[in-house]
Amino acid sequence: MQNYRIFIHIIYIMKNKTERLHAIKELITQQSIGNQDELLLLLKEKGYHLTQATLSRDLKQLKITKMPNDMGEYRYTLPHSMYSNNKPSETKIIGHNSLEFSGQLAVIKTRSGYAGGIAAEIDEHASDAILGTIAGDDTILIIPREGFNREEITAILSTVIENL
Amino acid sequence: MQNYRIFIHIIYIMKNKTERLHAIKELITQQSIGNQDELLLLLKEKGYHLTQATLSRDLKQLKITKMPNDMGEYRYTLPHSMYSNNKPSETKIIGHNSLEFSGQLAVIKTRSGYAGGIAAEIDEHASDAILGTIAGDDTILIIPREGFNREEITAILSTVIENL
DNA sequence: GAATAAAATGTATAATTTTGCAAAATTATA
DNA sequence: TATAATTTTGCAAAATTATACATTTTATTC
Repeated sequence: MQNYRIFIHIIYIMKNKTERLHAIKELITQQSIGNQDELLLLLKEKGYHLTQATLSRDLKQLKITKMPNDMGEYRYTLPHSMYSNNKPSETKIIGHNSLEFSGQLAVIKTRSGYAGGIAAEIDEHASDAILGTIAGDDTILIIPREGFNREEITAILSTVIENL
Repeated sequence: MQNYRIFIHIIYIMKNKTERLHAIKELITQQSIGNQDELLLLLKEKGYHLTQATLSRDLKQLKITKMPNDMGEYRYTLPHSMYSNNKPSETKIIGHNSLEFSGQLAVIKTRSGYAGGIAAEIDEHASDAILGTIAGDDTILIIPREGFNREEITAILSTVIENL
């Protein structure tokens, strides 16, 4: 009887829809999934219990679609795959400066007057990943090159800034 | 008998697959299409005779997918429609300056100190295609207007810069 | 806490899309 | 040309996905 109650509880925790949507996104990006039954199975393994109908509605809400890849197979993919690898942005502190992303762009906030100097350093030491920077007084706009994701950009900028 | 030969000729002209793929793309962008039968009908009106099976294969080749729009309806759309016309970005050299794209934005690197001047020229002579510019010391951020693709922006900027 | 409204889900089924296979059309080659 | 190789297509059926409707769950209001 006790076990039964615990079981119910676990189901309850897992059943949260938002969480499930997250799990779906994650599976879509990590695995190569060709149809909803396949995805359904993976979700079952992760403890989500739902039917194909619900999954169809979830995918609709997430705007996830079945797209042909270059090998002529249909695969589910997130919309605008260009930035799909990117986690939602969090502010990262590097020394006296903060770094945060928005869409394809990154912004660094510095102490007043420092933006120009730091931007120059970035231009000089990170030009393979950074297409260009524009500095105000305490703000630097960073335009990354295409093909670099947030993680990579963060790593490069951290190194540059820490070596000042 | 003569009529018969003409008829054959017309069919031949229309049946070209490449042309049909073009027509499909065009219809997809211009109209709001929710399923293949609908699209099939429009194609028939334009003189293309094919079955739904062939259409399915055409859409696969074009990587056109059925996507939910914001009103919760499924509509066929071109892949990443915003940038779909755009080739991957390469650096282009124009005089002493370089031009490269990242996502919706373009960046021009100039000789040190020239960014402001060149940006002013761009603002003055390319305002139909360029929404705005922001210049640092040697970097100009270009924000193109919507509806212009990279090729067009490149052409316009080249002209402006070469005429300095 | 009961009543009511709103949201989420399952079931069953309809709607839609994809595909194996064979035939037709097109292109390349001897 | 004729023939072989390749590509495209239609047909029919299988596979997949979306949805109407009923039910359950969750949130809200009194």
